[in-house]
Amino acid sequence: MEDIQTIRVLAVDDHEMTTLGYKFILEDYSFNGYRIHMDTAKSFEEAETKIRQSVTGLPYHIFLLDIQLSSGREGPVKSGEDLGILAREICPDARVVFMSSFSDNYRINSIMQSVDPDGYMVKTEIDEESLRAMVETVLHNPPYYTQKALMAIRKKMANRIELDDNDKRILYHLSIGTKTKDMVNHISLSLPSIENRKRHIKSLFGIEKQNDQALISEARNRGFI
Amino acid sequence: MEDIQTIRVLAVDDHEMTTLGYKFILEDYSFNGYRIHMDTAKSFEEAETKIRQSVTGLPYHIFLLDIQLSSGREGPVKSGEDLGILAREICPDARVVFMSSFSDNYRINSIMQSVDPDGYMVKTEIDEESLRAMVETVLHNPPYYTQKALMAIRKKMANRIELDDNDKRILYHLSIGTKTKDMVNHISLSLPSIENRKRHIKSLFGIEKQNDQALISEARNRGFI
DNA sequence: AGAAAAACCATATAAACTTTATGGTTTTTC
DNA sequence: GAAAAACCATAAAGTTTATATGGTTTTTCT
Repeated sequence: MEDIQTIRVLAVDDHEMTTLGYKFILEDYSFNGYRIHMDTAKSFEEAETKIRQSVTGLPYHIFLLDIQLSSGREGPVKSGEDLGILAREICPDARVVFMSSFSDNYRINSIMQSVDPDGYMVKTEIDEESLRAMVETVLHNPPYYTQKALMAIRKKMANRIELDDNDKRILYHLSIGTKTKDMVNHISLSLPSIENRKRHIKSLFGIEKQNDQALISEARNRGFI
Repeated sequence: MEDIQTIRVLAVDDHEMTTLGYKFILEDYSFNGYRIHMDTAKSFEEAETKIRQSVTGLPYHIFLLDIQLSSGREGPVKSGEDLGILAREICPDARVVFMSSFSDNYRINSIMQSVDPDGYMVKTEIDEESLRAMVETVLHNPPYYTQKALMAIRKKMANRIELDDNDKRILYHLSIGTKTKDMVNHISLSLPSIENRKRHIKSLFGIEKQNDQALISEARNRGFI
């Protein structure tokens, strides 16, 4: 980010108060060598429009994206994650930062893979100081993760067990209460295979001969769900 | 870490100046509610002795470990990584922090899996302020990673390709210049298998029909080495 | 430039692992 | 305590991975 005078930020959150908070804090602060101009959007569609317009107009340097966006219209529900993917496509040079209420492993892992954001802030950890530190870091030396995000990331990194997509799907369905016998409708494996894999994962987790409750809690412990 | 008055730290580095630096900075600073007492060790053996003695005496709360330790005697070369594993075994409640010259992905990934340290500092990024911040964070809200460590971690997290241990070993040996035909001495696979795996990894990386140089650089890009 | 080494490729066979079908036992659930 | 679901075991089929072998291409060194 060369010697730009004004850093243009687009903050997207369906709670207007939130983006307003960001705006007041960041526009008022005098950063070293630049100042912030903040735009806001309240929905996926509004944000998409502004992002697309920015290509021919003034470009954004930073996107602050909430993950939960109320779906403005019918059709497939679009999340902040999709918005992040879109932003990466359209403005590959801009920084993408997630501002999320979630600090669960599954969400963070998924976003780290699909978007690889330059920052991830858990909302309960956001204050004036961390907001400013995030902007500085993200511009000059990304990434910036708040502590709770770091804890999820650490859990994932410390994990030496590798599960393939089918294993992860099984764990996910277990966690949302899908019955094993019904998983054949969601996963292209036979029932004995699924049973086998569950047994295998349990042994990887060191909880042989225990029930599914133990499997779920261990998977959660290890950051898979 | 309840209401302890003195936090006992053991710093291990074969450069005495380094541990002395830590000692002066941390013992002089007045933390909120505690002060630091620093012990130092210059070799694996000396550190091991002090760790084992601490069990029956005054326990350590934090270990600051260099990864490169000159091997004091013959026998298998022990690294700071081994020391970390040992510390975890003997003092499971203590914090383990690596102070490393390395910021390469392979080293960091390996340590994140084998020790899962509460902190990782790249030496070029250590100064008085970061040292103090590390102590505070590691005691109250681990983990603490410096920016370069974070960058390696981010790369790894963003990666969706999963390689098994043999694949990683092949990449590692490639990176240190081991000839493919000699890898059979380090990896329990036949030569054709190794060739096959290399081809397979290249296709995963999207660099089919290219040479080993391309493979190494792509593996480095993706955070495997 | 040319010989030697290493890398690379292709094929066939062997070995290891996964999936599946089937039929049974144990545990949960209501 | 009956029904449902989970769990287990075995054998056969299918798939993947490893290996042996022998060849071609590329790199390296002089």
